[in-house]
Amino acid sequence: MSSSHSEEDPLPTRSLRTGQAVEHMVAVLSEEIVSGQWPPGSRLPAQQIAQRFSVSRTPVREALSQLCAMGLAESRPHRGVITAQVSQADLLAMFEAMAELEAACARLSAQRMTLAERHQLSAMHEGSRDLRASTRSSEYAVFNDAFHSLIYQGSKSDYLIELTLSTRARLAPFRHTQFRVARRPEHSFAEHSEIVAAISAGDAERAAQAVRQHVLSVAHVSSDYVAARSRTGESPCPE
Amino acid sequence: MSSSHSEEDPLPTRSLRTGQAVEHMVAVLSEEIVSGQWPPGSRLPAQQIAQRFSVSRTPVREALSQLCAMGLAESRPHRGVITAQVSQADLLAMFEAMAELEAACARLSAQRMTLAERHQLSAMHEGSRDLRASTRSSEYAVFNDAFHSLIYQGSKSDYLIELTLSTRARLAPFRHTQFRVARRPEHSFAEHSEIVAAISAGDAERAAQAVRQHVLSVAHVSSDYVAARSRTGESPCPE
DNA sequence: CGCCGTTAAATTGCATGCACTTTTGCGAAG
DNA sequence: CTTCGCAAAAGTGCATGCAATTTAACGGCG
Repeated sequence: MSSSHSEEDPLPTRSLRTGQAVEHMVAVLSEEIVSGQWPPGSRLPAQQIAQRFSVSRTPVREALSQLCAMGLAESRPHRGVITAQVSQADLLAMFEAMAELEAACARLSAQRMTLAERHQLSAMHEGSRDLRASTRSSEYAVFNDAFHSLIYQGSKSDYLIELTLSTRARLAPFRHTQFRVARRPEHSFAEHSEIVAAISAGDAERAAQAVRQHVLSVAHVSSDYVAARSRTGESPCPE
Repeated sequence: MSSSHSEEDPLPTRSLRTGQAVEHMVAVLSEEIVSGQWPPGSRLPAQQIAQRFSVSRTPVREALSQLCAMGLAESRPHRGVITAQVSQADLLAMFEAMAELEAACARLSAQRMTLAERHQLSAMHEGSRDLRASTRSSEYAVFNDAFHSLIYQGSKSDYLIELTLSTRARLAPFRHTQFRVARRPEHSFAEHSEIVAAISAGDAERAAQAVRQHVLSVAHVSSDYVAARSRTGESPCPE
């Protein structure tokens, strides 16, 4: 669901391929909201959206509802749905929460990971040495996701994992640029080393602290990037 | 739907007070699921539910969707919606996550609360001395919610607060019995004292640790209670 | 007796049409 | 000029009807 969300439909999609209309609208609209094409606080007229996607109001209603659940929009009582602006402060707050969630996972992982899991984590980290200087930042991003996921799983706490994954998903639009920042993979690798060491040693508090710092450093990189992007007022291809 | 379906609707309560059908169904169904009247894993037939509440499938669909979002049901691809069983292990995992969330709030609160907020927290705690031995457990429950909420707010991290509140809401059905356990308020008060002391002192790690322990002790009380209740197999009146 | 294709049933997603509620624009009364 | 009230407009919730997809049941074939 990442990069190429190619829509080969020049006109309003006649996607009668039942079962994807809502999903499609959510994908398109969320991308547009995140990228700033809908000014924050602007209305999302259900009628027009229905026409644009050539669907009826029922699926639009569902899509808008999901956007609200995702925090990208909000619905006033009887005044329609408007786009919710994600200020830099909001973004930082979300990363902050993410840092705490991942720290909690790391804390529990340090206590609960099996020996095999610790070895796997360590091996995966070592295996990423090569990618540090890779020109293809997406490669490191893929590894990075897997690495963090391993820590989530190690916590053995399903609900915590669920919360962490959903928060990560919610932050995804703002994160996918972080590795384009110069030398970010190197820094990331160094921080991962400390995390692996702490978890391997079973030092819960140290692991938590290391992860917290790591995520917060990502936060600063990303939020600065987003802030800069919004300052330049980019609005590339409307569709 | 077969032919023998009365299309007259004078009998069902004229609850056409638009705007509460979904909410009502969610409330009733969630209560029934939590109380075990729907055996875990049993199907929730949309059709029958629609008839039972005298509504069409559209709002039922919405209600079931919300139940899934609440974790009380799950939807298999094309095999209908079934009630999700919340095992004692699941419950413990949720409390565990709650403990980490609240600990994170406490950590941040210890660092960020204003002096006024610390005093308010302390005052509220002191004010609860009397309620310790109150025979009306609901009174202590109300105070307890307010006390914990104050700590959430002190974190100044909106998204973290949001996560914490929604998790608390999700646990509510299992928590509302905790203060019926003998001498629970006394223990709670003692634990609160440590929390207040740590936050007042600005000792983040100590505050986090104190809250973590406090929530986990609630977890054990509640999950034991639920486990005991499910063993006795209560399933009073089907309707 | 087991395997496979066919058909019936259930589920889902969506379109469309109302009925009701709340906002809001606008003109009249104070 | 402000305030009140009224009526049009917008928003919302729900009913009902299809069409498409999938699962599950059933009977023939190997």
